Amino acid sequence: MRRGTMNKIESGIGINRRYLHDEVADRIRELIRSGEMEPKARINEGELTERFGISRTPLREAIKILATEGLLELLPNRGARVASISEIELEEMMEVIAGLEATAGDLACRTIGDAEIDAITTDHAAMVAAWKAGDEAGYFGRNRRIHEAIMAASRNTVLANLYASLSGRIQRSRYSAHQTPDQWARAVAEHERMIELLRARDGGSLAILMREHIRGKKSVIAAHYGPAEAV
Amino acid sequence: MRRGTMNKIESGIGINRRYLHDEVADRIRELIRSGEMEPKARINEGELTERFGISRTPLREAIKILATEGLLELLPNRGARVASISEIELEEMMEVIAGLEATAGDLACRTIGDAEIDAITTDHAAMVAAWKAGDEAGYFGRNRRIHEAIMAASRNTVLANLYASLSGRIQRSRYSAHQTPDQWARAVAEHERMIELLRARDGGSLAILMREHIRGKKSVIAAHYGPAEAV
DNA sequence: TGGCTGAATTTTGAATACACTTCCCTCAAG
DNA sequence: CTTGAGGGAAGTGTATTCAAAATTCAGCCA
Repeated sequence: MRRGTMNKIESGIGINRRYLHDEVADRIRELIRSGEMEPKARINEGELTERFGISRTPLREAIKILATEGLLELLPNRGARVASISEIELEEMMEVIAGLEATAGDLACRTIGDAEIDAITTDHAAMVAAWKAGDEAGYFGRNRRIHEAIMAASRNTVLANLYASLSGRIQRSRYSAHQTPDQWARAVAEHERMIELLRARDGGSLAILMREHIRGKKSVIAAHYGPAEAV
Repeated sequence: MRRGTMNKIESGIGINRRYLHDEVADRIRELIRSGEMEPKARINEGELTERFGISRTPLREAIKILATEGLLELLPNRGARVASISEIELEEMMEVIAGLEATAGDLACRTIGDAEIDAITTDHAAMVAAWKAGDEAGYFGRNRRIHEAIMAASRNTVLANLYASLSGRIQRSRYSAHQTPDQWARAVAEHERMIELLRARDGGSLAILMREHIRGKKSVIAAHYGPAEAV
């Protein structure tokens, strides 16, 4: 198939047609996120070009993008593979994420509106309800919404983009961890304190709390791991 | 010239030969850093391939990498150009950098050795001397060394890489700003307090101080800008 | 049987070719 | 004089081709 001869309508994307390499990068991201491509899995260019119906050029450009993002790693003369995250790297990433969330909390206090805080409060209640109902997916989803709401309230797109990128890389680890009742109680209490500090617009204290809050999650995830296991 | 037929020795890189696209990305980074390619300058692929003696394939891969890093921006069907940083984006980036440095300070207190703190103290003295001697380049260089030493002491490569990437993007702004004597006195005092907190291994307080310290620089840079100017 | 060697095959890295899109210049109509 | 249609020229996006490296595997030898 000669892909280059297709026009916008035939390509099935319509007027909002983006770069082919961007679409390919998205599809590979989704393959990784969904687990269809596991860590350390080698990228076979021939296989993927056939699967996506494209040539190697945009695929290879997508691979470079994903490697820059840290989702793939390049092996000279042997292509690329899905990046695996060592326990050490996971801990490092969690510390950075903790720092980004602390920054978000600090900044959010400058401009967040009462309506946004109310929305977070509602989400928090729903999160607690989901936990009590044993709805783990609902619990994680609400929890993520709360953190993303604070990130959005920081009104800092650079920060939000970095956060999204790092979060995406550890997503499979972060949301596969289970908490003990003690850990859960602490997390809930911290969320409630976060809401208080938001209402008080106390950015400095919120930054400290958020860093500690994420560190609490870090130890949950680390405990969930074997000593030398990689994701 | 058929580049593909050259061997490692002819290419002039020797045994540590990396990807061509990596070398190209480095060279373009250097062109941007040095100011030879100014913000908003369009990338002409033909011109650069001729200049570097390569084909368009690795150049375009390098462009994708640099765009992912934020150094270039892609214009559909019109190639790429050197990214310009709006004043808003610069402030956002400074806040993120402040957060990263705060995180570095916090983490550094866990593992930094006395010898490292001594080295920072020496650099600080040299920085003050450079300032008094009117040696602006020496001043900025020593200042940067101090911050990089704290970053290194964090023992967190993810953090250090993110910091390096963001710093690289704003370098031209950051080190072109001039400080008033008042601002300088404050910066020096903060550096001295930073060293004290390092010696006391007080990560929490150091994190707060570093965030404020970078914010102080932010206002210096912002003041150095015109209202709607872009870098 | 088991491991080594080297030629065929596969796969990757880079160059080239082709197909659009955009840009730019000219020139004529208003 | 302005303006806008149109026709290259230039430039970008994608596909294909070529070359080198890695991998595979049959055949050989101990």
